[in-house]
Amino acid sequence: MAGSILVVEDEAAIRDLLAANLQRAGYRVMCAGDVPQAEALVRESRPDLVLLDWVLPGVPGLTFARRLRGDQRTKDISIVLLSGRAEEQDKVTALESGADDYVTKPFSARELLARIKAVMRRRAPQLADDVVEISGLRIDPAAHQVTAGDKAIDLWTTELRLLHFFMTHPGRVFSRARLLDEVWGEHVFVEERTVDVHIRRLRQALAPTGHDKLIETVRGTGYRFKPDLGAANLAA
Amino acid sequence: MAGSILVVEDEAAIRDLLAANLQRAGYRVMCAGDVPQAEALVRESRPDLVLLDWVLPGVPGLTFARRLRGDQRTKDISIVLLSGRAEEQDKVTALESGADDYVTKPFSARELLARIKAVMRRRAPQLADDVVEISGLRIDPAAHQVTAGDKAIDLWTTELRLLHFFMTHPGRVFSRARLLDEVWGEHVFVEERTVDVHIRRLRQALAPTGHDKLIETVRGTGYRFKPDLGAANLAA
DNA sequence: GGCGACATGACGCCAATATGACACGACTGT
DNA sequence: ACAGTCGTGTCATATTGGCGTCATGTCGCC
Repeated sequence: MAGSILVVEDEAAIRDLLAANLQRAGYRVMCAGDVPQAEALVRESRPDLVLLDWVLPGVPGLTFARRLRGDQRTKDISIVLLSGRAEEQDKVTALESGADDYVTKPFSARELLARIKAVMRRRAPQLADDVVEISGLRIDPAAHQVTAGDKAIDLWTTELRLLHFFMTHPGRVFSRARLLDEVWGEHVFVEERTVDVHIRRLRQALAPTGHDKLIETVRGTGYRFKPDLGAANLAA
Repeated sequence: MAGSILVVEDEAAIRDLLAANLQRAGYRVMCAGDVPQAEALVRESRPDLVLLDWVLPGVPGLTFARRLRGDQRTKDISIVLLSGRAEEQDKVTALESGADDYVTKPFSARELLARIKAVMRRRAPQLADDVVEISGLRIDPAAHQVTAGDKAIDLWTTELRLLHFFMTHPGRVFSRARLLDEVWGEHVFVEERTVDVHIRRLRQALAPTGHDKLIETVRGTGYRFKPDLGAANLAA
């Protein structure tokens, strides 16, 4: 979920330390001690980001970085360089050779994590932020905003995600279990009845404009969002 | 505050002249003599605009322009092409390859500055020096001044930039991370919680006139600046 | 009419946010 | 150079509000 990271570092002690920290932060971590090993892992499992030591036995980190950038199949992998040298020139060289960021030793675990997180966020494609509108109900995920007709509607994040899921899958019936997977996430443990409560809160928020009618209860199965049937007489 | 510009020009004399002019106009200026150098600087410090000579040693300016447009991370950078040729065909090619504007030598400093300002305003509203006013709150970036109603408000630079960013992107929710990228810069390392503190300081400064209400916190997501509700009505 | 499923209202926990205080570095003026 | 000030980032603590749960009320179906 959080992404996978390949750590390329020849000193086993540092490598393990980095791996432990990254794992604790929720990343899937792979390790390599030199460039050939790293290249094998890159081909094999396509990490999202490579954390690369400047100094490596044999092929230097920079060369590896350029090679990653040069290959069509790997050019989208983020690269963060680690270096013991603090000289500014190195930083420029690093960024020039295609690294996304550059961290100078010594660094705190927190700093490293923050930079990695930032790099990953920048690379991540925009997640379906498109505005959806059905029967006069408009949801703008980017702005975190819902409007019914001209009226703005306040929603908490859970209700907003629920509504968004419904509006992007109109007409279909979803079980509570399925909704929990889709809206809450796959690994969370929540009572199924909780869905009821959020459906109610969502309906309450939509009630002033009558849009609560769009959420239908399908007894014995779950809930459904009414597809657009012509938005004629909702204001009444 | 006015924005940063990367000048890519091989002739040192012209480069220095341009840099001097732009600096005097209040921009932060970086210089590069060729494309590799330029690419390094782009990655490192993400200029808002690239002023690009058509003719460069090695890789031509147009190729660089296309490359900038192709990369997800740099496609939002504005590009202004400089050319000695006056032919109309060139202009078309330039604009087709993704340039935002095209200036033919010889040009006056005033013309160049005007075009740059226009381009920046189009692509990145928060970088222009234009006065923004929302719900009685006025910010004048050029004068570094904020007024609420007719009352002047003192702000430190960080809070002012934060407010300016908000006011040029009203209605949208921004995560702390995104705000750090936009207001602080991409490669700075600051705690995310620091954003809270600056939000608080900003709110404190705006509180006397009640304008602190315009900054909404969206729990679990970030902050949002309330858009001007002038057009919205309650016809339901 | 009885049973099972859904709706509703109230409540408490705890993570996320707000706040206050402090530390540090960059300027400024002497 | 030096002390003092100002702006800024960080930490510790207080506070809040969203969300999950439960108990109870209501409805629909056989």
